[in-house]
Amino acid sequence: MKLDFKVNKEEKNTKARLGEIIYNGKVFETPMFMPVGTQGTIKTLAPEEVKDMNAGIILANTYHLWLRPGEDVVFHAGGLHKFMNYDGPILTDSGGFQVFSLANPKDISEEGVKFKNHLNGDSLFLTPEKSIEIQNKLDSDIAMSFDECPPASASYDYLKQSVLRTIRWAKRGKEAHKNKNQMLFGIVQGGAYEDLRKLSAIETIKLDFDGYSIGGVANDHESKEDMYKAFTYSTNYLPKDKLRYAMGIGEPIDIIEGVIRGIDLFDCVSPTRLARHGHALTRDGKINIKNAKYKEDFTPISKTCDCYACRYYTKAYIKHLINCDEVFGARLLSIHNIRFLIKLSEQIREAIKNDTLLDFKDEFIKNYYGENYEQK
RNA sequence: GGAGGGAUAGCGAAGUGGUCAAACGCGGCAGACUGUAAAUCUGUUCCUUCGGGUUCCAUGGUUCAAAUCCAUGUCCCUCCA
Repeated sequence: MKLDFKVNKEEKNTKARLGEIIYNGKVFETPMFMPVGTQGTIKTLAPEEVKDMNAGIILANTYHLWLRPGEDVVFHAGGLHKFMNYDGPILTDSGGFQVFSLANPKDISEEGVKFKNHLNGDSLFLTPEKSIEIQNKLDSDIAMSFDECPPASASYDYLKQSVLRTIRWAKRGKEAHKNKNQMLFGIVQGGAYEDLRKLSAIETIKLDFDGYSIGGVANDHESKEDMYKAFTYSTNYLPKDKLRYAMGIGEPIDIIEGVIRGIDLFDCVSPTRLARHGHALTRDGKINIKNAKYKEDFTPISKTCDCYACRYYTKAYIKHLINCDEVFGARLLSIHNIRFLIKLSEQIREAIKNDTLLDFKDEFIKNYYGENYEQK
């Protein structure tokens, strides 16, 4: 195993943990936000730029790399690190999320999931074994079990069957897992139901994974209340000495609430997608750089931000780039937004050290959402 | 001098008697986005006190009814001399 993890401190007033991941002699502190690079690249950014933002783990996706360029190409390249020139830790998602975004319930069977190739309509079949086999070849540092990620609107009965099947899939994937350098995480599902989350957690833990993910959150229009329940009901049963990862979570407040409930890792496409769509995250809330009011705003996105975009460029300039569909605009906003979430992680860790996480949360909410935010 | 074609909302461009305040695209204004089918998608874009009012180069006409038909004028384009 190339990657090691230990918890160094628990916050006094919450379940938040301060931990560290040791990887190739380097230490990466948790809680941590992990930028997403689905197709082996964090859209518009070079790996060096990502590292400059103090990023730790980054993500890539099994499904996408399976289709293009194919896991064998990556394997022959010497693994994903060499292929994409990123020497920090890499986590691969299993394709489980694509069960949610690309497949219908009727495409899901005990054996695996039938997908329609989103590029050309081909029929594809992904199984727990296949997902793990691909991830073994990609040679990421953390692989995910292949799970079903059901919609938030799924019924209790459906969720229960789905949880049980995801556990059976986890077992099959564990047995298929051959890469000794690679961690394998199990995934806890069960919607916002405490008994299902508990069942899912306990049965998945029995399989003894290297870490545990919380899946099925932030799907559809799930309420924040349900999301936070899912966090609590999952972490309540997870072992304290293993990494805990909330899959797909990236709204600043959701990261904070997740950390409070004992989660260590978060990932989300939102900083880069929002960037490409012209939005910037700031301490005072999300701004739309395309808005007319920024036309002659010659100040940086944030005066307190230390990112490359804020050091050298103004809102007016970035607005101009976005308005002209120039990729440099998307790059600058991506750099800013990722740095914002990484810096948020740094601030969260500082607050855990000082046992002031709840104060930090209140202060953050006041700045980001204003005084009228309804706390969950 | 002669022959033809054209003028439609910020721009481009459909529409050639009623269902037209007028398709569509661009531009503008705003919104959405949480393990990336997303550099995408949605709404809106004459004025309005939301009852209505005023439009399709201008003026006059035909008609119950005109962006659409007729006359004249203005401007633009192409070709011939």
